[in-house]
Formats: sequence, C-alpha cells, structure tokens
Amino acid sequence: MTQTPVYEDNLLLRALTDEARARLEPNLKPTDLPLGNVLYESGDVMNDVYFPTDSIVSLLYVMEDGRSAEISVVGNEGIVGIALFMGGQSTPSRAIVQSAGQGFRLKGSYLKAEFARHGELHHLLLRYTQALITQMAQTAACNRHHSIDQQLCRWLLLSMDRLKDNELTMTQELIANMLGVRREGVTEAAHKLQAAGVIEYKRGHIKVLNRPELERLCCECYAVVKKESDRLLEQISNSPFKKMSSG
Amino acid sequence: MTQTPVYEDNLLLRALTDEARARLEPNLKPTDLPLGNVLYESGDVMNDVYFPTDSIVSLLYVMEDGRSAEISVVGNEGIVGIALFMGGQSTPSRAIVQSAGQGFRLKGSYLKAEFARHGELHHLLLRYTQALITQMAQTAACNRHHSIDQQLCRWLLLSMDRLKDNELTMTQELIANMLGVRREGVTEAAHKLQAAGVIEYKRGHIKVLNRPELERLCCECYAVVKKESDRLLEQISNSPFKKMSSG
DNA sequence: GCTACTATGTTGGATAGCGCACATAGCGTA
DNA sequence: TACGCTATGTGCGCTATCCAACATAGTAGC
Repeated sequence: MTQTPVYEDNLLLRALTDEARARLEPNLKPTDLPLGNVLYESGDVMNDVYFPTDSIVSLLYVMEDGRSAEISVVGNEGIVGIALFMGGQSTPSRAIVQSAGQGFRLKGSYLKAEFARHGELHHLLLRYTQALITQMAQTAACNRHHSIDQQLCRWLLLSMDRLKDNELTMTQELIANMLGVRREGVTEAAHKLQAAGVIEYKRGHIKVLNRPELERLCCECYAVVKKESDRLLEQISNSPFKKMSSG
Repeated sequence: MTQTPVYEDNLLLRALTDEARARLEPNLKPTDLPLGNVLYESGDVMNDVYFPTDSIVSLLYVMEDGRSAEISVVGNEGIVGIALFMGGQSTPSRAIVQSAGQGFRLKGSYLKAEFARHGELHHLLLRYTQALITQMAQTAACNRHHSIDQQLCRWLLLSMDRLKDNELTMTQELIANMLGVRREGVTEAAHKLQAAGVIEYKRGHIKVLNRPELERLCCECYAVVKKESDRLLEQISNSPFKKMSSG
C-alpha cells in the first residue's frame, strides 16, 4: 500500500511559509497518480492542480494525426495546471502520468485564492513557470537539432532527477511517444546505451548504471535546463533544505 | 524620420486602464528597433522591456555549436522581457529584431512596480505569457513532426499577423536561422510557394499573394496558436476592465 | 507447462534534410 | 559601366530517421 505523501516532498509546498501552507493544508488531498492517468486533456477547463511528490507528469502535445511530443515534464519540483493561475483555464496540451506515484490535489479555486493574495505562493509559482518555459524552449531547440540518442539521454536524466531511485518503469513504446519518435528508434538508442554499460533494461524497466556517462553522452540541453531551473528555484528553497549542490 | 509610435498600436498597452497607462506613460520611451538589433543576449540581466508596435522580435535559442532555433515571436500583441516580471531577470535565449520597426521601451523597475500593484497590467501580462507558452509548445511539436515547407508557411503566417502590409523584408538565410534549418532548404520551400503563386520574393523581400492558400498548405500549428492566442487575448481587449471573476 | 499478449530485436527500402561545392543573378558603389 | 558583394539556385553524396513487416522473447494467467 502506498503511503501518504508529505508536503516536504514537493518543492513548492515545502518552500511555502508556514502561514500560507496552513491556509492550503485543509484542501490538499493526497492522491494516487497511476501510470497513464490523464490529469487533463487538451482544451479541458482545469478544475484542480496537482503537486507531484514522487510521481512524474508529462505535458504532452498530441497532434491531429495522433503523433505526439512531450513539451515538458513535471515532478516534485513543480505543479501541474499552471493555466489556472495564469488566467487561461486550459491549454492545448495533455497532462499524463509518466511515472506512477503520488501527489497532492488542490481545487483550482483554493489555489487561485491563495495566488491572489500575492504572497509567497504567487512569487513561487511565477518563478516555477519561468523554469517550465525554459524547459519548453530547450525542448523545441533539442527537437530541431539533436539525435534520438542524445534526446533519450536528456529524457532519462530529466526523469531520474525526479525519482528517488535510479530505476524507471516505462516501456520503449511510451518513451517513443514522449520523444515523438518511432519505437524502433528508441530500441536502437537504448541498445547502444546498454552496450556501453550506461543503462540496463528489460521489459518496461530501465535502470541507470552510470549517470556521469549518461550526462556526457547527452546534448547540452539537459544541463542548460538543469542549471536554469536550479537558478530559478534555488532562491525559492533558501532556508529549510539546501537543494542539490549543482557544481 | 520614422514617426512616433502610439500606445494604441500595442495590444497590451491599449488594453490598460487609463489610470494604469497614465502611470506608465512618462516612462514609455519610443524606440527604433532596427533589423538585427539584439534586445538582450542569453543570460543577460534585463534592464528594460519592450512593447513592439510595428516591429517583430524573435526569441531565438542559440546552441553551443552556433545552430539556432526560434522559440517564439513577439509583435504588437506582446512584450519582450517577460523574465523581468516572472522573477528570473534573465533567460537562456536571445531577443533579436526580426522585422524593423518601432516600439516602446520601459525600464524594468517601472514595469515591476506596476506589475506589483496586481491590477490590470498584472492580469494582462500573465495571460499574454500563457499565450507565449502555447506558441513555444507548438513550436516544439512542429519542429519534431512537420516539414520545412509547412514550417515556412507557419512562420510566414505568424509574421504576417504582426505586420501591417503583406510584405516582409527578410533574406532566406535569416529565415533559415529562425527555423533552424539550412538556407538551401528555405530556398527550395520558398521556390515551391512561389511556383504555386502563393508568395513572390526577390532578394530579401517576400510578399504574400494568396494568404488562404498559405494557410491551407500550413500545418495545424499556426491555427492552434492563433486560436489559443485569440482566446487568451480576446478577453483582454474586450472592455476596459472586465474582471475574470471565474467561479 | 501452455498460451496469449506484450515488449523488444532486426531487416530492407524510402525519404527528408544535411553538408559541401559551386553557379547565377540582383544591386550598391566607385 | 564595371566591380564586388550578397542573395539565390542547383547538384550530389551522405545520414538519420521513417515506414512496414516480421522474428524473438519475457510475463501473466490458466
């Protein structure tokens, strides 16, 4: 049985002042986020937002012909549903659970009320949104210029940063959907990484064995996003905990 | 020589309440934005923001090896420098004038002060930012799945929407940099469009002759972004002070 | 242990876009 | 008018990726 998530596991919730968190607390509902669960569909008016703790949610753009591309990924550093506080109420993308786990659900009205106080949460969410923008921008550039091999590395690193262990439950087919490439392309890229001893995989499970090497094989895109996210969110998590000490 | 821009030419400035605009007005400096002018470089701390009136600014991501990709484009519907009010002060992208014209420059401190009042400008800028996010997300997906031919159509349409006439001053080389493809690829795509009577070009000038056909040849990406931008910004230009009061 | 299903491996041919090299042509300037 | 620079046109071989079809191998359920 999954245990109840705690606020400290989500960076945004952790960074809130006690006062602000106390206001939200009665309305934060611990929620299971099973693999493949669609939190919202393209164009849906969002009613809730989600704060993942140990789960990962993909923001996926699905085109008319069914082909898809992952726009960005949200884990315990963020929130799913930014359109609620940005004012649009919906976006043309799908939010789907990429790695099962848990999180907190919060009714949009409560979030908006707290956001409208223009206190700590307001500040936090805008900075987080900028980090998300950086990730999207980098994804656009990466899609244009880098190979499947490199992009798989980037994707693995982004996922690993949001998980507690070094193993991921995910088929190559699903990874292909995220990257917007063919499944065979992922098979081939994964094969190379396994041959190099960087990862080990079998039937829907991928384990990272040599992270430094994975970073070396990756394009610059991962590092740029990581560095910028750290910069933007570091100022957030000043006090309680020191974030990963990015060299 | 060029005449002074007026506030009404920028959608965001136009949508402000008279009161808010009166506060900003003394500090809005009419500015020439010549082709190729770099408003800010990747990582620069931004001191000013810009409200284009008849110019177009590209947000361009430049990679380590020099290859580039346009992330989004800003014209008279928007503002350049969102990182200032989002809280990050800088972004890893370059803002460069893609089509010469004019705009208003505003010191960041003034913008931040007005933003911090949490009035109309605050509301406007967040909605605009969401529209920008949509454009970036769509760009990422388009880069993944669509042909150069289609992307050139998208790019032309996005540019045309931000210009008063149907002619653009821009070499194929520059377009190639924006799209992140080879110049020859653009030459070929432009050639096809000209043969089809959709555009006419010569040495750095492109004229759109048949816009409906251009839209037909384009991938869905243009329409999605246009529709979503209209949705998000329409509510802006409705009435002077229509609150969102969403229940 | 058998079966059905799903995940992964592999192949062969097609194509879009790349990199390079070079040809042509508009246009400003001397 | 001639020169030179810049913009565009074109060809050619190369590679990554796509598309489609099929082979193999874990795994769950019986």
